[in-house]
Amino acid sequence: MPVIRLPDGSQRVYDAPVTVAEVAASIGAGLARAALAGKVDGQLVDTSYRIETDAQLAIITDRDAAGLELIRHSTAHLLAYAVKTLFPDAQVTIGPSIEDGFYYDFSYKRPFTLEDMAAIEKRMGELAKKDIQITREEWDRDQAVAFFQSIGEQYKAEIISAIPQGQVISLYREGDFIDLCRGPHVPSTGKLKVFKLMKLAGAYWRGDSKNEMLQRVYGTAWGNKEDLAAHLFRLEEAEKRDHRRLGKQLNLFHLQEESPGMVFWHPHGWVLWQEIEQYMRRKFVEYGYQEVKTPTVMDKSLWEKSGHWENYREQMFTTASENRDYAVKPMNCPGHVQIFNHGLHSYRDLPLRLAEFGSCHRNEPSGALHGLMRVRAFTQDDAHIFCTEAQIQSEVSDFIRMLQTVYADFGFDEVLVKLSTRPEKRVGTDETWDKSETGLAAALKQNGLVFEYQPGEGAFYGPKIEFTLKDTLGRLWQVGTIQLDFNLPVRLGAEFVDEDNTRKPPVMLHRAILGSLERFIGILIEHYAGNFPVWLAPVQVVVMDITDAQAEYAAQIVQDLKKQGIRAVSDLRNEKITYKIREHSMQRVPYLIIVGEKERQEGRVAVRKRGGEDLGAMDLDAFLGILHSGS
RNA sequence: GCCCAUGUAGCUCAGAGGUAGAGCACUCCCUUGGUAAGGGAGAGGUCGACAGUUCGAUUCUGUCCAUGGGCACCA
Repeated sequence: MPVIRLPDGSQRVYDAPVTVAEVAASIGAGLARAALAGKVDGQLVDTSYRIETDAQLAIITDRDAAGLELIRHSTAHLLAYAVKTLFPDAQVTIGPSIEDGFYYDFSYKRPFTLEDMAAIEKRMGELAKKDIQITREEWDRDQAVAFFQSIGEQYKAEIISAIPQGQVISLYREGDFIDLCRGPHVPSTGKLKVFKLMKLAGAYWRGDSKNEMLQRVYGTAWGNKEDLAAHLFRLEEAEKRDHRRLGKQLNLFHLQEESPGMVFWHPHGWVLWQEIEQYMRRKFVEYGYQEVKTPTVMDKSLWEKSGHWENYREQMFTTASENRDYAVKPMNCPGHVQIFNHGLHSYRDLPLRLAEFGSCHRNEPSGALHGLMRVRAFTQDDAHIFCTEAQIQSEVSDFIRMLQTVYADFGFDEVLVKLSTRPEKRVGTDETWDKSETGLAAALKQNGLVFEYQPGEGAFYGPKIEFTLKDTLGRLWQVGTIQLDFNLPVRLGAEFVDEDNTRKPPVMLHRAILGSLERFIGILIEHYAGNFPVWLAPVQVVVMDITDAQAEYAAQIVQDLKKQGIRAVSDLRNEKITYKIREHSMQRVPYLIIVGEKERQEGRVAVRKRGGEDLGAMDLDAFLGILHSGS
């Protein structure tokens, strides 16, 4: 006599065990149709699941996040089903749901083509229309292994073999397709109505580059057509603000074949860069850093000492001269230690904060390069703080304050924080690790930051905090970091004289706020969709005349604005005003000034704000007031 | 690095085994026009690079390079 409690608090009594589907049907025909799964005492189950005892039950439909995920997961299976009907000798592997969709990895004798993909999608539609029942079966592990081996599904057999012997495993059957799966799944293929295959890609079996490369088919799936359309629209919008596209349109930078992964900054892009760099330079001063500059090329032996040669030799650019081997610096820290080592330091000198807009080169694998986001030559807002263990917490705390003001000034209001703690393989004593991990956590709490622990994810030389920004599209970008290092100062012989007159290695904090400036600018371009705030805009004001009669006046306005430090240019071309406005609007210039005969005679300017808002005519001082108010 | 796709004018893109095309941008001329494209003319290309097949290759084949989407990697 199970008593079923529903989410609205109501109870239903059944005189025999019931399935989730039966409960849904007893509530209403509409719900029975919509039911995709059930949540029984917090656990997701198929609609065929039989409830034997009193339980809390929620019927899952496509309106629940869990329901949507279920649809995606089941659509992945539908994909595999379709592939098996079209290509019987393709082998299936795994097919999970992912954000916005799903994928399935196959092994097949030849690559799938775009035509294959279209055929697969069509077949999926046909199979969905047939509304084929999806049923769950429980098998003995060994029998399942034998079964999958017998039908030539080596990968499935391998997956099941990894499950402990004796354990019952579940298989899902739809038509003559049967697949290993934990489930749950939607009750029939007819529940899968809105999906679209998106792309073909390669993916290593079990994510290991030593293994065979499988063929991954990506798809998206939704509860209704509107949601799919909205998703596709979002993808288009994201594409419109792609930094590579905007970089071209706004003439900010370019990349070319001869120097893959290295950026040619154009004048407008370089203005953006300089504004950011100068801003960070002011922050460095404000927070007690001293700026330095270290060589790009240093003897290989230094990199051997630091340990980089051993670990990253393949990804370092090298050069040679007169029988000496050099490496192009992939990081700034060894250089900063050289500066620290130059002269003997007292504990009174600590903390010593050395900052550098360090230009680094890393020979990234060709397949990793991606616009400004992953490059081979980049510049970091890098700094290293040499301090004592006792100073860690306050240094980290100061750093966090600095970082928060920077992110806010760049228009990011959401920052996610993760604290990575000691890994298995590490240097330093447990006592030191205890101290540094609690120091980092305390500094985070001190600044009111909520954070997540990532146990075991710290570097071998020390724990670290990672800061991730969320942009206007909700995408996440890990940018800032602060890492404790007990290793490098020892390796490179850094020491200070402590109060008790003994020599000790300092603790080194590696920290960056923006990370790679190239990448950060890429993020900014996408975050703002090219509509930079006035302080960053490469051109802040364009002054245009209506006819030649105002050319001199317009030129004078530009001169006056430039004197005030405003990045202003004139557009005196013999074109209609609408034409000029359109062109500069597309260049996302924050303010357009239009001067006609009326403005010239009154000594005023007509101001049009980015977006089309007409601010009317005013005198130049009033306009400067608007500019400086920072809007 | 691996898989797949792509590479044609400054940009966005058509095109076909027989010496290459559009729109925008550019130059010149006309137009002096009040808040997102006025009109006309002109110039512009070793069709990513190198081999091969062919009477003939930008087109077909191969190799390489780069880019894009993934995977792996990211001190």
